Parts: sequence; structure tokens; C-alpha cells
Amino acid sequence: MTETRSLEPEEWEFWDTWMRAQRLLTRELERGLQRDCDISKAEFSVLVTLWQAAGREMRVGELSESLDWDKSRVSHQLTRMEKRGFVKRTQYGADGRRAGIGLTAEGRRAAQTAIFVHGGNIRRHFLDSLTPEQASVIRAWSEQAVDRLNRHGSNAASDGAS
Amino acid sequence: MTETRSLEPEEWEFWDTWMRAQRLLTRELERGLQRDCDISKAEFSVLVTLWQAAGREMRVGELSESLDWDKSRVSHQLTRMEKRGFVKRTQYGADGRRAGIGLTAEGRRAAQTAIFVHGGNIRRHFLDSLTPEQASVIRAWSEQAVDRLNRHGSNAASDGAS
DNA sequence: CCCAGAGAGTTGTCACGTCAACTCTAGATT
DNA sequence: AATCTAGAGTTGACGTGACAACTCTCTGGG
Repeated sequence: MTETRSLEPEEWEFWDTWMRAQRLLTRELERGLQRDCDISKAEFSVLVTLWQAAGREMRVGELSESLDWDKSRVSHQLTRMEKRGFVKRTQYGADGRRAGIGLTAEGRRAAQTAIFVHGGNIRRHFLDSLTPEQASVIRAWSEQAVDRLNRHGSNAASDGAS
Repeated sequence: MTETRSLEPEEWEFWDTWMRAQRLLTRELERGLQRDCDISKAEFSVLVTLWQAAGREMRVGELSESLDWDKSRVSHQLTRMEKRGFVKRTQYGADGRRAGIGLTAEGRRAAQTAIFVHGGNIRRHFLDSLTPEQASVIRAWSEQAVDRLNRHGSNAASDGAS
């Protein structure tokens, strides 16, 4: 008969622990964001990205690119955040297409405090928990992984790095 | 005026890269699961847990404990999976409460192949990407983090360390 | 001019996940 | 025994995320 698994129990456990750590960390930070700033992780991401644009309006496509989110996801998220009064869409054409996205005053306020508070939480729950060695190893792996996985997802062909 | 952030740009970037790596990896694996086995990550988790119970029926509370999921989340997930024919609830009392959860034949089949295939994907996309040093550092950090964060979540009071 | 097709955004649908409210049972209290 | 209550499970509402279908505009070719 065929094998019923392709990883050793020890490997499964490693994987499981790693996933669990991620989930716990993410959950803790998300709860902090909700508790302290009354915004979600998704809202935070959008707020930060627009904040970094420093007043310049962004297009949906830019947000999508920068966040690495599906365009429809961005659109849905903007609809919700527009309802909450964090962002506004300003029209370009005579029609409804081609919208520029900007923060409202309330959005700017929320972004500012959230960046401060959430940054502190990240330090407490993540950065402070790392030894210098762990930090540098994890950083290196992350960069490696992003490179490798991006190659997979976006472009399969353009491997010009000869 | 108050500071507008509490992390250095370099620290933000570290955090961002780390999160991005996780997200890309998770996404890749989830897509693989969908493509190769036609099941979601959530379904996989439930199937595996029930599979490990080796035929014995589990209660919702046990699943909730073991997966570290909210009970309502388990319940919703079971409803969906019952519809797909992967699990069945068997009643204990005269009423509808106290259900035992078991895999159907189809559930067992799906679990078996998914464990094999997904295990392979984990190896390819994660384990194989790690140098021995990275593996041991990440493993250590994960265990550390799970311990620390579990203490936070469950019991807030038992802080014997003066 | 008209039409085909590429790009940008939106919308619908469905699965996932969280929180709060609800139901039913069973054990404890009186 | 009547009731109160803690625990187990379910349900509903809503935000989130992925995917496909759709609309509208613009542009190039006939």
C-alpha cells in the first residue's frame, strides 16, 4: 500500500508549532489593535499604506500592488472603510471608474495613533522576544522566502538572473 | 507633539518582510491543498485531528481544545463539512445536544491523501528551504513563542515571577 | 466609423473566523 | 421536587479573503 504520510512525526510537530506560534502572535496583535485602536488588521494595512503616501492619492491598482492583495479585496475593503469614514474615493472620469483613494481627517488620525500603538505591541510581542541571533536568522529566512515565493506566484518565466 | 511611531523604519521593514513571508507561504500551501486535494486549510485541520483520533469519536469541545479554535468556529466548520460529506455528528441525548463527531468513509479517504500530499508540499516549500541553523533557530523561537503567548491568553493572573 | 480586446474597478458569491446571544442538559442548591 | 446555574453546542450577524463575472473606458485595426 501507499505511504500515508510524507513527513516524519517530528517534522509535523515542527510545522504545527510554527503555525501555532504565528497564529497566536497574529491573534494577540490583532486583538491589541482592536482593543486599543478599534480597527482591524486589514484596516491597519490600508491606513498605513495610504499614510505613507503622505497625502498623495493612490489608485486601487497601486494599493493592490503595494499590499499584495487581490484588487477585489482592496475594493471591498475600501467600501467598508468608506462607510466607517476612514477613506474617500474621488472620481476622475465623468463616470464612476478611475477613483483616487485618500484618507479622511479621521483616517489620518486613526492611522497616526495606530502606527504608534501597534508598533509598540509589535515590539513587545515580537521584537523583544528575539535574541539578536534569532532576529538575524529569521530576517534572513524571511527575505529568502519572499524572494522565492514571489518568483513562483507572479512570473514563472522571467528568470533573467543568469 | 507625540511621536508618530514607536518602531524604526528598519524594524518596520523586518516586521513587514516576516509577515509577507508567512502570508506567501500560507497562501501557496493553501492553494496547493485546494488544487491537489480540493479541500481548504480549515478542512484539512479538522480532517487531520479526527484522523489522529483513529476512529474514536470526538466531542466539539475536544476539537476546539485540540485545534485551539473557538467552539463556534468548530461548529460552523462542522456544519460545512457535514454538508460536504466529510464528517458526521452522532447524537447522544434524546435531544440534539451532545454530539460525537466522526469521519465518514469519504472523510477518511480525503484525510489520508491530503496528509500525504500536503506533507510533501510542506517539505518542498518550507522544510527544504531551511538551512539546519535556520531550522533550529526557528523551531526554538516557535516553542518559546507558543509558551509565552499561551500563558497570556489562558490565564492572566498566574504571574509568579514577582 | 465600428468593433475587438486590454486595463481598471466593482460586484456577487461563497468559505472562513469572531463575537455575542441563544438553547438545552445536567448537576447543584434549597 | 422545583429551580438555578454552569457547561456544551448552535445560531446569527458581520468583517474578511478568494475567485469569477461583470462594466466601463480606452486604444488599435479593419
